[in-house]
Amino acid sequence: MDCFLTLNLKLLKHHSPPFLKKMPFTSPANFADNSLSQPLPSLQCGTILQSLTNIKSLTKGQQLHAYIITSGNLRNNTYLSTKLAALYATCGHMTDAQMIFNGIVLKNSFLWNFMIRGYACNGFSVKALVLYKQMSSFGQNADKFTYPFVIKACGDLLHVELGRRIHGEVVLTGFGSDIYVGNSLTAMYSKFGDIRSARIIFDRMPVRDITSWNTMISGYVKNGKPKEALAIFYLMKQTGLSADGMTLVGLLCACAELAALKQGKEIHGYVVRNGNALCVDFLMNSLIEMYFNCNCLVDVLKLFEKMARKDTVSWNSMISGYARNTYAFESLRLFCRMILEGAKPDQVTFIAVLGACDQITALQFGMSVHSYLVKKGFGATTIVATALIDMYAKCGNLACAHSVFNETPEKNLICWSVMISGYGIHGMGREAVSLFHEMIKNNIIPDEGVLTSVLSACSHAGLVAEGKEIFYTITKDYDVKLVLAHYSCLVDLLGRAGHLDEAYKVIKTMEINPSSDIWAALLNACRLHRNVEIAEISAKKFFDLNAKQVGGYICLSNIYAAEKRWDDVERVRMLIREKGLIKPPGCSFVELDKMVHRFLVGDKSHPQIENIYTKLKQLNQLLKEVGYKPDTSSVLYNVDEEFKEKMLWDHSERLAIAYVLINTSPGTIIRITKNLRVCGDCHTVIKLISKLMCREIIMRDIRRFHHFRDGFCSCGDYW
DNA sequence: TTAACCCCGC
Repeated sequence: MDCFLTLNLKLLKHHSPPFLKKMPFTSPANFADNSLSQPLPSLQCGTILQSLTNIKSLTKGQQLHAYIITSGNLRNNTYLSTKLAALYATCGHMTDAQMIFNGIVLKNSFLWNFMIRGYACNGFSVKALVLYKQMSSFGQNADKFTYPFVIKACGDLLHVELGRRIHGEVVLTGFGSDIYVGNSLTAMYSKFGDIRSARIIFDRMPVRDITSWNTMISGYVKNGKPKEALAIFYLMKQTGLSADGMTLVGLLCACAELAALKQGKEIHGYVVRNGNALCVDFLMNSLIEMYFNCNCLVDVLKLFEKMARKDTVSWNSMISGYARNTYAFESLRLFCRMILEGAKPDQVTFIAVLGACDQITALQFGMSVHSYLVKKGFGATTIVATALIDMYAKCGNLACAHSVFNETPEKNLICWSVMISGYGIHGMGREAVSLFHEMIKNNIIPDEGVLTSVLSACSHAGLVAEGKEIFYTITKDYDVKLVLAHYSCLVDLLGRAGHLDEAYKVIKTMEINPSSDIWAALLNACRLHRNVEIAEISAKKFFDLNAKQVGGYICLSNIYAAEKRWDDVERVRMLIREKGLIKPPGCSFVELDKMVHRFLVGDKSHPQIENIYTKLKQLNQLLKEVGYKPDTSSVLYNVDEEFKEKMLWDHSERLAIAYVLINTSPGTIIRITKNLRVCGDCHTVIKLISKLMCREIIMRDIRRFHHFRDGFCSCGDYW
C-alpha cells in the first residue's frame, strides 16, 4: 500500500494532461485520501496502467502490479491482466509480459498486438513472427494494428520471402490502403535494399503523411542514393508539408554522404531558428556526423561545446568521429572528459575508443579501458570482446588478444577473423592457418574478409604452399567470390618469396582488372629482390591507376637508389614535385607512463633531446664495435657516405628507442609505432640493439609487427 | 495501441 502511494502524484504533475483528464478524481490530494480510505477499483487501476504504458513507466507499473496482487484484484481479471501484459510488453520486459500473457485464457486482439509489438520493437523479431502465427491459429485475425509490427519484424530479419507473402496478405485483406501499413511496407522494402519496390508502395499510397516522406528519404540514404533523398524532399515541400526532426535527420545523412557542407549548414541554420519545434537531441548528433563527414572539425567542436544536453550518443559521435578522421589523440582525450563529466559510456563508446587505441598503439590506455570494462561489469559481449582482441593484437600484445579470444564464448565470424589477422600481422602464419581450419571445423562459413586475413598471414610468414592452396580452394570449396584483395595477397605472397615472374603472371591472367594495390605489391617485391625491370613495368601501371599516392614513387626511388642510379632517383623526385605530392615525414610513437610521445624524423623538439642524441652516439659506437656497417641504400640523396650515415641516425624510430632506453629499467619491453615502413638499416640496427641492450623490441610499421629479440626479427628479414 | 530514430567490430 505504502509503496503504491509513493507512485504518488508527482507523476500527475509531470506528465501529460490527458492522463489527468482521464482520472476520475478532481485533485491529487483527493486521490491520496481516496486510496487510503478504500481500495482502488480495478477499472481505475486499468486506467492508471494505461497511462503508465503511455509514458513507459516500468517502475511505477511494477509497484502498481504488486498492489493489484495484494489487493486481490487480479484474480480472474482478464481486463487487468491484459493491461499489465501490455505495460510490460511496451517497456520491453518480455519475460514478464509473456508470463501474464500465458495465464490469460480469453486473448483479444489488443493483447496479441501489444505482445507482437513488444517483441518486434525490442529486437525479438523471430518471436514476433512466431506469435503472429499463433495468433491466426487461435482464430484471431490480424488487423491494421498487427501488420505494421509483423512487417517491421520481416524487415529487421531481412526475411524477403515472408515479407513479400505478408505484403500479399495485406493486399488481400484490404489493409494495404492503411497509412501505417503502407509506411511499414515502404520501410521494409528499403531495408531489403529494394528501394524501387519501396518507391512503388509509396507512390501508390492513397494518403501520405510526414512519416511516409521521411521513410522514403531515409530509405534512399540507406540505399546509397543521397541525391534521390534530396530530390524527394523537394517534392515533399511542394505538397506544402514542412520538415520535422526526422526529415532533417535523413537530409543531414544525405548531406554527410555527399559531403554537401553548404546544404548541411543551411539545415543547421534551420534547426537553430526552429529549435523548439524540433526534436533537438537527435538532430544535434546528426549535425555532428555531417560536420565530421565534411571534415569541418572546428565547426563540430564549436557545436558540441555549445550543446546544453550531451547524451551518450553525442559523446560517441564525437569520439568515433575524431577516430575516423585519424585524430585518435583527440578521441581518447574526449573519452577521458566524458568519464570525468559523469556521462555514461556504452558499448558503442568502447568500440570507438578501442579503435582509437589501436590507431596509435596506446596499449596501456587500451588496457585501462579493459579493466574499466571489467570493473563496471560490462558483460563482455562478442562485439566488445572483438574490439578488445583487435586492440590487443594491433597494439602488439598478442598474448592478451588470445586470452580474450579464448574467454569469448560465442565467437562469430568477425571474432575469428580478427584473431586470425592478429596472428598474421605478427608474422605467425602457421597459427593463423591452423586457427582458420579450426574456425571451419566450428562450422563458421568463411567470407571474403577472413580469407583475405589468412592469405595475408601466409604472405607475411612466407608460407607459399599453404597460401596458394587456400587461394585455389576459395572458389571451389566456399561460395566466396575472388576479390582484388585476394589477388593482392597472392601477388604479395609470391613476390616476397622471390617468385616475381609467377606473381607477374598472376596479374596478367586475373579475371578482374588489377588495381593499383596489386601493382604496388609487385613493386614492393621488386624492391626486396632488386628487380629493376619488372619494377619499372609495375611502377608505370601503378602510376596510371593511382597517380596521387606518393608511396609508389618512393618505392621506385628506393629501387634506383639501391642501384646507385642517381639520375633516375632525381627524375622520380621531379615527378613527385610536379604532381604536388608530399612525402609524409617519418614519425614514431612510444607510450610511456600512459603518455604517448611522438618523434618526427630529425626531431629536436623533445625536452630530453640532448640525452637522446648522446645515447644514440653511444649506441652507434657499440654497434660498430660488433661489426655493424651502415647500409645507406635507403637514403635517397646523392651525398657523401658520412652525411648519409648521419641522416640514418635521425630516423624517428631510433630517437624513440633511445628515449625509451633512457627512461625505463633494464628488461622492459620497448614498443614503437611508425607511420611508414621501417628502412633496411633501421631493421639491422634494431636487431643489434635488441641483442646488445638485452631488450625485446616490438615495432609496428605501416603494415605489420616486427618482434626483435636477441639479434633476430620475427619477420625473417622480409620487411 | 498504430509507422519513421543519431553513435558500432574484418
